[in-house]
Amino acid sequence: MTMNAAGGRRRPPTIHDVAREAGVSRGTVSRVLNGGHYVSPAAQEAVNAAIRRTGYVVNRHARSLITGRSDSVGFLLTEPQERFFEDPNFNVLLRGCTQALAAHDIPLLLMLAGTEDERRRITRYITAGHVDGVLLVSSHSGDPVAEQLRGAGVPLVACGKPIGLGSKVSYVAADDRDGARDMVRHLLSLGRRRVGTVTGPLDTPGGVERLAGYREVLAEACLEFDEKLVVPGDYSRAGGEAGAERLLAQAPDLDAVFVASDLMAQGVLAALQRAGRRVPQDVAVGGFDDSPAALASSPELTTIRQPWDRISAEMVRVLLAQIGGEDPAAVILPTELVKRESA
Amino acid sequence: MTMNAAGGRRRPPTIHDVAREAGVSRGTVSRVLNGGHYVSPAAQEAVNAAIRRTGYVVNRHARSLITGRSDSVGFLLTEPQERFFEDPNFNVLLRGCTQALAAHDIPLLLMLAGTEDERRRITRYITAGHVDGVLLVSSHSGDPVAEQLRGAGVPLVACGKPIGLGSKVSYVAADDRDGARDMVRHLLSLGRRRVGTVTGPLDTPGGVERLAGYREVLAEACLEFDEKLVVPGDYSRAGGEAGAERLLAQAPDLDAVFVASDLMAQGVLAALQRAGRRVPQDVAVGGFDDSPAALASSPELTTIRQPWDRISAEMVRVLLAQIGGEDPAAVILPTELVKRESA
DNA sequence: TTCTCTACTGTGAACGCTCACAGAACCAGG
DNA sequence: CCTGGTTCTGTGAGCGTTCACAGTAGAGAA
Repeated sequence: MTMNAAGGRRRPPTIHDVAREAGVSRGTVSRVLNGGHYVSPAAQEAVNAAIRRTGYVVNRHARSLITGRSDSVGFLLTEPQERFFEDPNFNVLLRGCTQALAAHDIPLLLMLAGTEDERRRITRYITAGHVDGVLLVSSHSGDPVAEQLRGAGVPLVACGKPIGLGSKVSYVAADDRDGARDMVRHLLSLGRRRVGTVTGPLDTPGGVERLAGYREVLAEACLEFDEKLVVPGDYSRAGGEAGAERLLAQAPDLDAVFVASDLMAQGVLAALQRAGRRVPQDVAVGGFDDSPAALASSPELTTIRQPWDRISAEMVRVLLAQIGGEDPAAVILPTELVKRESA
Repeated sequence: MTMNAAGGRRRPPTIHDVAREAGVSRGTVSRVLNGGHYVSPAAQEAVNAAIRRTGYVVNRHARSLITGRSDSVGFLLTEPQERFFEDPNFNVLLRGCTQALAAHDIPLLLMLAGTEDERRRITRYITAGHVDGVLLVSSHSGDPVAEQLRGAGVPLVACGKPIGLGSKVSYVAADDRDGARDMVRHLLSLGRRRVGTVTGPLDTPGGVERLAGYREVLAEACLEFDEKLVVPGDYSRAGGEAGAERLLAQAPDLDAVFVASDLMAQGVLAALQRAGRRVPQDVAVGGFDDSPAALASSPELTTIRQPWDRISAEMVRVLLAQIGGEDPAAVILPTELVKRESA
């Protein structure tokens, strides 16, 4: 059986071959292929057997030509690239999406649109209908690609809330604000009262939300809000280091720092140690992301885990629903406090 | 101009529309689209103008249906997954391939085949002609997928030399053996004479070659070969730590270690420091890969840089050549010694 | 019986493109 | 004048599917 399939590069069997083999018509085979409604059990069985015998696989190009769908989705990166590929979260996301889609037998097209030129080319490719929908990964706001795709009616799901964009775009995000609240509450529960923060970039939703959570908990605890305890960061290790130095200079009495990313937290740890502060005895440090960096640093970082596996699964689910005609939706997933040594 | 393209989700223009707009026939438009041979300059110009005006983009499904080619290639991972996505080299590779293909306007399909089940499904998908060729990333030997694809006549390029597979498969690899030689020679040039090694997994080509290079240089230097100086590793940090402990136990007089990966080298550094050995004063350590880990560890790792950017570019070049009908080819690229603090 | 309804099946026509072929126009050589 | 070549152009066919429609058969109701 399946001799020709295993053998050389013969012309692959078509639906005609299957129909002949099964003693039915093309139409019946096609119906079996598409859910098997209005097909007698006998025909069903005959067709399945014929498919197995011939090693038939449907020609997606022919199918796409008539249905107008491509049965594939794009995974679009609209950043200067380096950034994401170095981000472990990104990898989890990519892997998760690929797997979730594979479960539906849908291939994922990886698209990089770092430069303006590439963005144009890819927008064209997508709007021409070569993918049924797009998973968009772009941290920064005001992404022109998202707007264009949205305008062209392409089903779209963003990772993280796109700020500055109309509300009509689907997204899946972790509950950054709540995660930040959890962490700051945890720091307060340790008896700390001078809690500083190194924020994320404030043109990203994550940066904004995490800062908001920090402020809320301080207000909740009736602690006076001190501008000196807030310094901006950029999610990089070096940014964390610089931020910590500024904090130490502005507020030498601080006894805890909430850092908006683990990578920055690594920098903060380095700066604190250089300044002779012990962690967590003198200063408690809380990170965000639960990236490998959290385990690699010493002391190991207390941090907030984002549910990346669930995020990817939800992105795919929402996208497929949207392709199926449903309305855009926003999904917010809970985070989790991971206690380790640093706080 | 391009009002309909920018506007709603209208039915996209076809080659007919372009032909009508340009006042020529479908055939002429098609010829322009495919290289413009046997087309008068006047017609050429008219068609190009019409394409611009209508915002026409060729329907690849229709084209693929008749040409039998898909104008896309697969990037296939046949590992238990985690491994690669955590490997920074892998990211560089994926990015490089995507970009090199994008230059040819060829989309990349990312395929994960971790389980036996997925492997079957994906093999089927590929052999059915849904991609024109495959970039294969799989470190371990005897990959059944590679053999099957090769047997089905699918153009294939592996990353790293596939061991145990017939010679008829193309691959692109860094010169592991030569890199190992460079590193060990460097260690000897520092005056070290008891050079140990933590190898990679010996069912991977990299592991085998790097060990071979190590042995060659020792022989070359007329140093007696000591089994106690060789311990197996698995490319993981924990493996490096365990390896270093075994080395210290078996050969406490060692003064240098060649570690087959940077990640393992991190573990080696930790174990050495725990044992009270100073690096590089007491023991010099050389890594392999020049991954971010090399810079993140302290002291910074002296290591061997693999030319990942060139590897990806070559993989794509060889694959496209093979799709174009050329014979399989093997490409070996030189590595580079990067001197830092650890040796 | 006859009529209707349901479950199932087969058949032409698309889908948008490329390919092979036939023909037109032009030039050159006999 | 015809013949033979180039260079260019239009046309029908067909790639492998799905979809709409037109059947057919059998069951149940009138």
